[in-house]
Amino acid sequence: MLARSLVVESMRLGQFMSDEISCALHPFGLSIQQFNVLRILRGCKQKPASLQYITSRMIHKTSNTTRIVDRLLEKKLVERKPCAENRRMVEINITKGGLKVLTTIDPVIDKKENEVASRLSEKELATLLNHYKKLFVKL
Amino acid sequence: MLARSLVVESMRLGQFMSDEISCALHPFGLSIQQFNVLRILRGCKQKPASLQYITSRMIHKTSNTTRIVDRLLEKKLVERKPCAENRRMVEINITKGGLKVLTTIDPVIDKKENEVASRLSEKELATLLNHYKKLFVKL
DNA sequence: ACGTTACTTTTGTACCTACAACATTTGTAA
DNA sequence: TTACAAATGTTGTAGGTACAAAAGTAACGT
Repeated sequence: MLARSLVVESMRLGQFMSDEISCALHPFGLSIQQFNVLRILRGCKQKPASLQYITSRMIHKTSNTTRIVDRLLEKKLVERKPCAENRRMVEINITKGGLKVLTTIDPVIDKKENEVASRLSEKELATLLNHYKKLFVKL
Repeated sequence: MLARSLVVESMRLGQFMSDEISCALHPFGLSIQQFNVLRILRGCKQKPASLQYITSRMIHKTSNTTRIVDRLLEKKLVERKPCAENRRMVEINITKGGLKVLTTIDPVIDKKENEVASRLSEKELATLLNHYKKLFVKL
């Protein structure tokens, strides 16, 4: 039955991709989620990010960003300080150390991504991503 | 960059599928992994399964099947007993209660699966699954 | 029989996900 | 102003994932 295969194989593929990236990240002592948060923060170009903003950009929307940031704090890869204008919020910035770590990791991840993607042609890739888009429609 | 999109969107899609199924399962108090184990056991048709066999058929290979089975035991949906021929092994069976629960859930999951799959044509589905197969090749 | 190696499951730990409850602060409307 | 609702983060808990180590059992060569 194709419908079941679609669901099961999509989950399997997602898991496969996670495993590939997690494995590449392992030597650096970062989880895939921690890495993701660091990359989001780098994308902010100096401007501090709120927890809310970070969460909105993560793959697992219900993940607990507070605690992921806690672990990055321990490693001194990010800084957290209360926001002056709105005291409910916190401002989170990537540190110089965090940027340095990302610079080291970038080529490793790029390589891994390209390696996986090279199993499909450009055209197949485009078709696949297009199919994904159709599947993502919320009920 | 297409390679990165492939990786990220595949993870997102896998998450999306998991969420859809988890959500459908929620009213029955089962996690997606617990449900998965129950279905694997049903597929065994009376013949008891070892933990090893169950693990080999799960999506998350490194998941801890012992503890997932523990939770199904608490709900009396499976039975566990030592294996006489090989005392390292345990034999796990689905109970009548477990089968009954599955019968109740089946149509709900089928419906959800078909609903998602209906967003693609038969042909698109076949193409997609074919692309998956190419991506899964281990390095 | 003995020691070694492999097999099978269990246990331990750190981290993550999912969901809910809570605290604090801000906005708003009577 | 006062009360109530919304926004933002933090904390708590159950269950899972990933990895490693331990424990018991079996198989095998000598």
